[in-house]
Amino acid sequence: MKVSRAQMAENKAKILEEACRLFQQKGFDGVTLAEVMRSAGLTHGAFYGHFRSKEDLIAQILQHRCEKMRQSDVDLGSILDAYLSPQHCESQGTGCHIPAMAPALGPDMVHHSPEARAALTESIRVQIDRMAALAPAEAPEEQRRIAIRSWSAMVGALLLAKASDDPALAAEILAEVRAGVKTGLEG
Amino acid sequence: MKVSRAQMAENKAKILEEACRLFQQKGFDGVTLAEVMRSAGLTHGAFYGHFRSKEDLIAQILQHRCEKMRQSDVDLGSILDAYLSPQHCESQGTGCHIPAMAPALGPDMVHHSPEARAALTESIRVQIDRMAALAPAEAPEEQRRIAIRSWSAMVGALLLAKASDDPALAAEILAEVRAGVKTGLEG
DNA sequence: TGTACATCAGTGAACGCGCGTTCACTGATGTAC
DNA sequence: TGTACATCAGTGAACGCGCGTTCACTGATGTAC
Repeated sequence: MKVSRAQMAENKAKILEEACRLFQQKGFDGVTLAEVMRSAGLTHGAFYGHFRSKEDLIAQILQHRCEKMRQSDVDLGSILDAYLSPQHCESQGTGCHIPAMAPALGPDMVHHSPEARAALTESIRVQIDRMAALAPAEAPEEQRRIAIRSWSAMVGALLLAKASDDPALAAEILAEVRAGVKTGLEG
Repeated sequence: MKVSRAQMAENKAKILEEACRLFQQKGFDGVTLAEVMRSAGLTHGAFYGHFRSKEDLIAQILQHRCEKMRQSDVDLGSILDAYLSPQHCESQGTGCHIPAMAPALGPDMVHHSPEARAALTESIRVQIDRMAALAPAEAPEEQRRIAIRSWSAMVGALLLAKASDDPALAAEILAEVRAGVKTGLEG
C-alpha cells in the first residue's frame, strides 16, 4: 500500500523522532528496529525504505539534531533547568536534543560509523560555542573554558543521576551541578 | 580437566579483571562472554562455573570494585592526572576503577539488576566522599558540593572526549576540566 | 475530467548470524584407606 | 607414603532466541492519454 509523498516524508520524520526518543532513553543497543517502527506506527519491513541500516539511522539522527541546534536560538538558561531537572532525568521522553542524547550515546560512539561520530563531534562543538556565548563577557578564551567545564559537568551529572538507584542522590547531584553551572554562567 | 583450588581462584580473579577492562573499553553490550573468557585464557563454557549469568558478572565486578575503593587510600591528585589524560582516554586498558567505568556503564545501568545498580550507586557515594575529603577545609556541605561538581565534570569530560572523533577537541576538554577541578580542589 | 496502468511505500513472513546459555564429557585434583 | 576413586573445573559442541536484514507481495498513488 503505497502512500503519498507527503505522507512518506511525515513517516520518515516520525521514525527519526521516535528513534531519537528511544535511543536517548535506552541507548543504541537497547532499542530494536521493530520497537522503533512500532512506535512510529509502521511495520519493521518499511524501515529499509528510509534507511540503509541501523547505523545509518543513528548517523541521520545526529546530523538532523546538529542541524536543528545550529538553527535554533534557544534560551540556555531554561534548557539548563529542564535538562537537569529530576523529571527529565527519569522520564526523558519529552524533548529530544543533543544535550540529552550525549550521555546515552557517547560511551559507545567509538564503535559507530565515521558519519555518526562526525555529527556528534560537531554537535559538541556547537554546544560549546553556544554555551560560551552565554558566559559573562570576559575574554573569549575564558568564556570557552567556562562552557567546556559547565557542559562536561551537565553531561556527567545526568549520567550519574541516571545511574543512581537512589532518587535522593540523583536529585542532589542534579541540583548541585545546576547551581554550579548557573553560578559559573553568571560570573 | 579439573584444576587446583588456588588455580581456580586465580582464574576467577583473571576473569573479573579482564571483563572489567573490556567493559570499561567497550561497554556492557559491546563485549561477548566468549571474548571475556578468551582474554582470561579459558574457554567460554567455563564461565558458568564462576557466574550465574552475564548480569551476575557485572554485579560482581561492581561490588568488587566498590570494595577495593573503600579500602585503598589513593592520592586523588594523581588519579585526576591519570584519569583525564589523553592517553587514558584513548587506551583505557590500564587500570580498572569506578571512575573509568562510570562513563562506559552509567548510561544503560537502568536496565541492569538491582544488585549491579546498588553497587554502582554505592561507588558513586564513596567517590563523592573521597573527593569531598580532598576539598579545601571549609564547611563539610561546601566540600561535598565541590566534590559533586568536580566528579560530574570528570565523568562528563571523559565521556565527551571519548565520543569526539577529533583528538584536539578531546584533549582540550580533558585539559580544561582537569584544570578546573584542580582549581576547585585547591580552593 | 475520467480511465488504465506503472510505480513504489508499506506489509509481514522468512532468513541467518551472533551470542548467551546448556550439557555430556574429560582428566587433573585431592581425599580415603 | 602409596594407590584407588570420587569430585568437579574446564572443554567444546550444540541449542535456541532475538534481532538486523531481505524479499515476494499488496494495493494506493499519481501520471499518461
